Amino acid sequence: MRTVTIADVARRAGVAVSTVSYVLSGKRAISATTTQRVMDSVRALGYHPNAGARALASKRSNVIALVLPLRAGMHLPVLMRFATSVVTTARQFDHDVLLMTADEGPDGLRRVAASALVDGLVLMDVEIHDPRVPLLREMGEPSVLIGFPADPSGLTCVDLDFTRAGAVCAEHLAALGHREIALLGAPRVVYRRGTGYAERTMEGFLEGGRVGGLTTVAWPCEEGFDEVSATVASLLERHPGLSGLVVHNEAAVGHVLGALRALGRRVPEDVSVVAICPDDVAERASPPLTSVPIPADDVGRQAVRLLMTKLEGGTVPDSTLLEPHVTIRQSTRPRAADPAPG
Amino acid sequence: MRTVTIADVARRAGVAVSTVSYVLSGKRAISATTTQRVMDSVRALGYHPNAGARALASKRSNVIALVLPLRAGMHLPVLMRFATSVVTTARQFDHDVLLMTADEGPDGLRRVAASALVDGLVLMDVEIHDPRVPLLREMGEPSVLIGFPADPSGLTCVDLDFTRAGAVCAEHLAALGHREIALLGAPRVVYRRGTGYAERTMEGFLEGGRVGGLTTVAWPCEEGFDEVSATVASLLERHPGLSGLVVHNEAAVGHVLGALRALGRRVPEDVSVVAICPDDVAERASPPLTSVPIPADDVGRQAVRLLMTKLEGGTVPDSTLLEPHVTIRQSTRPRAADPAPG
DNA sequence: GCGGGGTGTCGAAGCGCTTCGACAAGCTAC
DNA sequence: GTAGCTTGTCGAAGCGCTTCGACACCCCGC
Repeated sequence: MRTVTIADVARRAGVAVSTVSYVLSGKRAISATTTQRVMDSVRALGYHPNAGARALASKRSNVIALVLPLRAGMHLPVLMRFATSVVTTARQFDHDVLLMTADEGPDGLRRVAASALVDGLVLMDVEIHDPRVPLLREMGEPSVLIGFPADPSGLTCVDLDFTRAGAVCAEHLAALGHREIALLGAPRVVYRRGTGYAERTMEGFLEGGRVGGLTTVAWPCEEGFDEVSATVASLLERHPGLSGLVVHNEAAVGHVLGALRALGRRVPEDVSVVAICPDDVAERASPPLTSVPIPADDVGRQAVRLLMTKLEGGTVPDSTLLEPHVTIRQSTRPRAADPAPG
Repeated sequence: MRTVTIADVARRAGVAVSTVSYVLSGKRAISATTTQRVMDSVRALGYHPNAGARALASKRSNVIALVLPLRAGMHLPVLMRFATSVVTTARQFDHDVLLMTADEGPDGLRRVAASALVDGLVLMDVEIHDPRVPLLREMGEPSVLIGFPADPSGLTCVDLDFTRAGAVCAEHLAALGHREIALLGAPRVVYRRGTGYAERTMEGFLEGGRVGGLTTVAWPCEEGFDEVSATVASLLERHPGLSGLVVHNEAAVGHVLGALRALGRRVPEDVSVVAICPDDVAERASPPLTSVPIPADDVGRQAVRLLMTKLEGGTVPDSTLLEPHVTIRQSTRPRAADPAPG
């Protein structure tokens, strides 16, 4: 069973090869009757253009690369959601997605670009000082970054507006009447690495609290159960009036709840908890957590759309920030009235 | 900056284009000095073969497809681990990975195969009655399945040996002196769907318990906190002597622990718990769980190796089962002595 | 009735690579 | 010395597609 080529389609339809090509691409006007005959032929033969030949002749592979970092501490489910949303959106633009991991290093990017395997790149989880960024500028390959490097100028970056996310959490707690709130963030190493989103969340949280006239404090938070317990315990000890907690650390969320329970603080009766985390984590916690989810689908979709615009020669904004939203579940409630004095 | 072609490399090295090709592919003997000159030229020019041209001429794209299901209830982190292990292994064989999701349906498989976009397929999370399976047989495209359909004959399938996994859990508990144990499995719908691994785990568990002379019981388990609580409560009520629990349901694991706690049963003092789940889930639970992890890396690696063997014309076994292993953490311990009578 | 401006279609020239057959040169064995 | 191998290299023919320029043909206006 030889594979069907465009010549077979043309022969069967009684037209030239180029005519078939034009029918399929729409790049020249073709009469309705010819179009009809060609399309019938295509369907009858089950024709699919050979990707290699097409790429060779047109200089477009109709494939984009999705570059995953896979550094330690990445949250896999979110990554996966990004990935599927990127694939789905790319297919809507008639593109496929090549999956790359960072362990091939920058050479991998060079390779796929130089070999014309892909038309453009979507890079996930970009850091403040990301080694891929200078390479990207140098290669001049169309690309979109998910996350923000230190200097995004001349690049195209998409992400959740983490500054707003931090602020929105503080605002939610403020609106419920809480006066003293804390942020439990990522492990110290994440801040040291300069991951951007962690810092931005913290800034937004502190600023949001300040604007609302609240007392705020922000601590990093390691991920083991014992560390989390110790952190939570000393936090409550130093801030006895604390009644609102924002947790921006998926791995620690469960332990935080466990620690609070162990310390005799009920959620949400004694302490309201807001998490910045994927929905599945928030939903599986007990009680289910009020949270600001990371809109992985939107981010992925946006990233691909921007890339497609660039591939078609359009211009796009350097930076696209998505607005965060609070999903209210069962871990937050208005602050309990102060116990009557005396 | 025009892209570098094989002709440029040949000119600079003072040889014919075909010679460069043979140096790069190793398909004909080339003298050491010529090889040297060519490789110098390749490096000096930063040459990367054009993927499309290569695919067109050689009829091999050096790309494999990774087909994700994305059905509801899939555990994303494990999927992601499979995916990265597939990518890493594929690169070792000089192949790239095209990421496909099932929402394009079977046509997607047809498309990538017919367009020669990929040389072969790795399909994840195959079900007992998977619609992709007949299509696969029909297309005759080289492929490897992760998971087992009802009739794996003529296909190549890889997976964890779930029957053994269930048995191994029972054996571990038996070795610790437990006499009455239960399996909390997947939600009812998963069994109804005929997912294979769920049934096989259950069978292995029951058989393993039987061989060890234990009293065993296996229940499905829904995933919400309230359902889990109710299930655990009625399980303990009906089986007061129960001291060992196997949980094969990642989403429910946390809730099971919460429910036991709420019922005043300590883990592991009163009840030993073994989970069949990814390591990250087991590690994040409190206490960290003794578990049988799903060796996603191994499975992914095996799948790609098998596919590569097939692509090179080799023959491979229809079925490859990976041996499960118990990772001991803090949720299991020898059964407490029966309280002294009277 | 004829020039001019669409329309619709065709043929052919590549795109950059692999691979086949040919062949020159250097061996070996007698 | 020569027949018969190897070994190393080359030229050319595609692979299946896109795209450019050419060219009929038809309809319009004058």
